Formats: sequence, C-alpha cells, structure tokens
Amino acid sequence: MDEKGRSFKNNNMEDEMDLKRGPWTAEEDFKLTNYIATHGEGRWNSLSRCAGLQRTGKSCRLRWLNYLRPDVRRGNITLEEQLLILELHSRWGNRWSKIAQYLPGRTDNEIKNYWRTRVQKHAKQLKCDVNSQQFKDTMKYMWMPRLVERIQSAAASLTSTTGSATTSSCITTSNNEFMTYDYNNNNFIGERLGVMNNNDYITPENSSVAVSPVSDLTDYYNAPKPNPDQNLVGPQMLPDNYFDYSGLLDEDLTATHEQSNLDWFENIDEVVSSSSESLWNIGESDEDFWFCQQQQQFNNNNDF
DNA sequence: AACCAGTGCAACCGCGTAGGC
DNA sequence: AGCCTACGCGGTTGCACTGGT
Repeated sequence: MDEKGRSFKNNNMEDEMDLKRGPWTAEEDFKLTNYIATHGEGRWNSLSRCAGLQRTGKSCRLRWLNYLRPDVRRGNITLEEQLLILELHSRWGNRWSKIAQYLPGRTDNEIKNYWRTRVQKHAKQLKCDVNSQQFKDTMKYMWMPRLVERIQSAAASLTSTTGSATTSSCITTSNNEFMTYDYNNNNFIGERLGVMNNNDYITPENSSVAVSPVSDLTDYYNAPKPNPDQNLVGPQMLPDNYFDYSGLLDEDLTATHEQSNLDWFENIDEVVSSSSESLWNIGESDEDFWFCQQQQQFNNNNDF
C-alpha cells in the first residue's frame, strides 16, 4: 500500500492536506537535489520530510528519476534511439523500464511518451491499431529500414564532408568494454559487444536496405506483391528490402546485459547530430508519413 | 489579437510486489 | 501467516506551448 492507500489516510489526514502537487518549483528542485547529493537516494517518504519538501515520496522519486538525476539525457530522441526503441518494443511490448535500460540517460517515462505521442499517432493516422500485425509490419519492413538507411547516410555524408576525420565512434558498456563502430565499414571493431557483433549488425553485405542507393518509394513499389493469403506478414513481403532486425540485438541480450547500461552509440549522436534533426523522425516528417500512407494504400489495394 | 485545436511532456494515479516486522 | 510499508511500473491526466484560422 502506498501513500495514497487507506493506511496513509488513516495515519494523518492533515499531512495529506499539506502535500503539494503539480509542477515543481526551482526551490523544490534545489532542495531535493541538495539533499540527495548529501544523503543519497532511497527511503523516499522520509527523504521528502527530511529535505523539507511538502511532497509525497513518490513524487520526489519521480522528479529525481525523470528530471533531476544528473545522468538524465534531455533533448530529441535520436535516430539510433528511435531504431532501438522500435526494435525493443517489438520484442518486449510496453515494458518501458526494461526498454529504458538500453537507452542510457533516457527514462521510461520519456520513452513511453515518445511512443504514445509519435508512434501511436502514426498508427492512428494510418488507421490501424498500434498493436496490430499490420502496423508492426509497417514498422519492421518500412520504418526501421528507413531509419537504418538514414543513420548510415547521415554518417556517410558527414564522412564525405569531413574526409576521413571521423570514421568511427566509441561505445562503452556497463562492463567497461570498449568498442568502436566503424562507419566506413558499418561494423564494430573489437572483441565483443554483447548485444551485437559484426555478423549481426547491418553491413553492406548483409543488408540491401541499409545501403540501398535507390529511392525507397521505388524499391517498395517494385517489390513483389505480398501473398494475399498471408496478410502482410513475413519477409516474403519485401524480399529485396528485408532486413532481419532480430539480429540487431542478440537473443541473449537480457541474460548477458541484464543491468546493462550500454552506451548505445554513445558518440554517434555527435557524429550525426548536425544533420539528424532534419532527417527522418517518426512523427516529424511529412514526406515519410506520406510515403507510409502511400505504401499502406498500395498494400490494401493489392491485398484485397 | 483572440480563439481554438493539436501536441508534447511532466506529473499523478492505481496496482502489483518485495521485504520487514 | 498476515499486515504494513516502500518501491517500481504502466497507464492516464493536466497543462503549457505552438501553429493555424
């Protein structure tokens, strides 16, 4: 039973009346941050009292975890993070905290909000349920390949403009394994990454999607028609463009990196940040949404 | 300038669960 | 074993901001 439960009300109604709600003030933030800096986290209810905050422990915890924590990463969700969210959500569903473990600095709340405001919005606009197989396939066979392509084209364009100055980025894992991602060869350099390896990751050899120089629209529309009996499921839908994302994250992901704080593409952000804002972000690009709608219409027309 | 609808995000709520007594 | 407390998670709400009319 938490502080909203019966026992709380029985204990002290006056305390409940005094509790403050709503947006946090700078002063409250200061108090909470200062107190945690001195005494550490935990025991949120007593922490709230000791810090002189008229807030529930729950509220303090949320404020700290989602906003005040020094390692909270703010700003737009990057392309790489989008890709990872899509992949992990397809695997785990609405397990936001679990997904958040693999996006360092991002909170479950932020990821959840991203999903609801961007992804679900698109599902709605595409007139299909976000949990439907149709929508999942749209993500898997269209959005995710597009993301991969844009991530790589962003890296490639940067490479072309900066010469060979930036051809790799560093990745550190919770185990302090140090890995390097080679943008020229699209693979990881190093012993092991845990969640990925050279064979798993997208390379020019194993993915025509990732390096396709042809416009997506052309590719998709030239793709063989899906088998009407199979209701838009399976790699046969878009064989030339199919990329198996199950390889992106190893099946042993959970086991090998249960408490992983993998700094996924920690520095790729810097590499592509200058151009990523204008690249494809779910919910932000009319062009790509239009493309998805066209594709959906195409599929509908050919399926039935 | 005023209004309104849409959007994004911080914060809250309800519930399940683990652990202590 | 049963109760209580604290915590964490996923779902939901409220509100500030923004862009369109």
